[in-house]
Amino acid sequence: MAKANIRTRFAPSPTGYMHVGNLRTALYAYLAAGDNGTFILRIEDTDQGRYVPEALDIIYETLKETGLHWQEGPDVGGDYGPYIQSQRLDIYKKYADQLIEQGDAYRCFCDKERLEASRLVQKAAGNPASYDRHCRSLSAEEIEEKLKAGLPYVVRQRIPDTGSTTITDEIFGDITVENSTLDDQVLIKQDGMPTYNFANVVDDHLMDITIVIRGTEYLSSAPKYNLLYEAFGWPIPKYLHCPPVMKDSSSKLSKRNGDASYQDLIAKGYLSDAVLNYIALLGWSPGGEQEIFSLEEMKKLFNIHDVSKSPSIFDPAKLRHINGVYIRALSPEDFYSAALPFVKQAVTRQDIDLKALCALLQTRTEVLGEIPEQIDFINALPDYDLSLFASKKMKTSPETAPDALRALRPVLEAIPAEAFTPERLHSDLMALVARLGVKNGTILWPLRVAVSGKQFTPGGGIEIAALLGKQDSLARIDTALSRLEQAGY
RNA sequence: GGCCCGUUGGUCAAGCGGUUAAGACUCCGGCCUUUCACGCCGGCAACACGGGUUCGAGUCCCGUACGGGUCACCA
Repeated sequence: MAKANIRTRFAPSPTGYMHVGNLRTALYAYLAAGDNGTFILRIEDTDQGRYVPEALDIIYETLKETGLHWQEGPDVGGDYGPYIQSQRLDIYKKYADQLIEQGDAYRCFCDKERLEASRLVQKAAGNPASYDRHCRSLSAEEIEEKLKAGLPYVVRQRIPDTGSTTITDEIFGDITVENSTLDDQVLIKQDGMPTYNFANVVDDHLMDITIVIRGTEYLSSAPKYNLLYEAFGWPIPKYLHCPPVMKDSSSKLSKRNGDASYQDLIAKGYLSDAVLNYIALLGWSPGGEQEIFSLEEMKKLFNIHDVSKSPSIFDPAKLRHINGVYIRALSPEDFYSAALPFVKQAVTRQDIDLKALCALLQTRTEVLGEIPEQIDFINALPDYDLSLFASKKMKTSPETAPDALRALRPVLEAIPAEAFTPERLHSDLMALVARLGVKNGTILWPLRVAVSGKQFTPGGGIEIAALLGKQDSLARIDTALSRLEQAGY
């Protein structure tokens, strides 16, 4: 197969939770590897300051929950390890030394103050604030001297003074930049850690990555990476730079926004598969009219050239809809177990048939977190407004409601508690409706309001009465009756 | 500001020189119906602008506008 020796990687840095932009990048890398390729997890923990230990677990958990299984990684091993950058320091050192020896990199002893001062000068002159290459021309003696004096230093890449560099991106095509616009970027930091800019090149090469998939924030650095690959004489991998997921037209999905995090979405009652499906579509389309895809289907259909070039805005409404589609597609049993924790937040009574309740809820739920507010009337009858008895369409009003309730009460009363089922209620109440020669709604609307005290409910009066049971239903009807009477109706 | 990139309805998007410019979400009607929801039917709504190239341009080229990315010893 064409995808046989594809190797892709997801290379997060453990600095916080996974927002959906990150997850989408992981998903694309996973999909790009296909069935026969290899998807690798590599941890980029070279920034000591921003390292958050718990973030590692979040990465593992999220990828596991979403089914983005990796074949090589810190925990599962592989032939290209270690897969944690902080464990590869000697490797980076070796290659940095090689670059210095070749003259493609050099030691820079400039301190923060010098750097800042020089940046100000550059800026004042209207130039980009790049390194002024002060240490590029240090003589061997000067270097030796500073080294001997124990001065701290960083290693910088020596960018060619002239010429231009062209990178090829799978979706953006060829991009050429003048070398003169490139910065002599730091490769090895003062603390001995490599920068991302260096480590990603070394690791991607050593790990035989064939397609580098990452965000467009790296697009403008890519020429410098190419120069590095060339300096080493390494083949340049394919690049796929994904445009960002936006919160609105001008700002990226921010980490401050709770909705942006995968875990938050799950906590709110979004289904993992639905989230994955939705974010896949944010910047990728296989072209047809289908938009509900399983991971397996996506894997078969995914083509890196179908990834879009422009940023896309995260639309919570569309996510809701897709989540609703997934919820409705669940088997009743699966919906029951998914919904149960949310149902129990609102229903603590022990006498409610939760299976029946869930059956009512399934087509009425787009996000599981919205279940409690739908069924808050079950535990206790709300203090509702009597105007709820008015419905123009149902031809009922607070005036007509008492008669309806008085008529239906004996019908319910006559049903044995153990036979208080929706079927029995339906047939007996319909018989009443027929006897009275009124519209269904004339009887059923008042019933629904009386037993629920809500304007909208999952299920009608019959279903809710059956759910609450005979005793509670009659009690709620009596409550309605006495309240209506007291109000003078 | 320099460099790079992008621009089809409010949103996600199909389109790859000739189409009545798909589809989905949202919104609005209608049907179904014991409320709501589901389901079904229908509707509103787009090629940023200006020049070229071409018999013909959403599709190709140039410019403008707008938007994004980047310019760290962060990734």
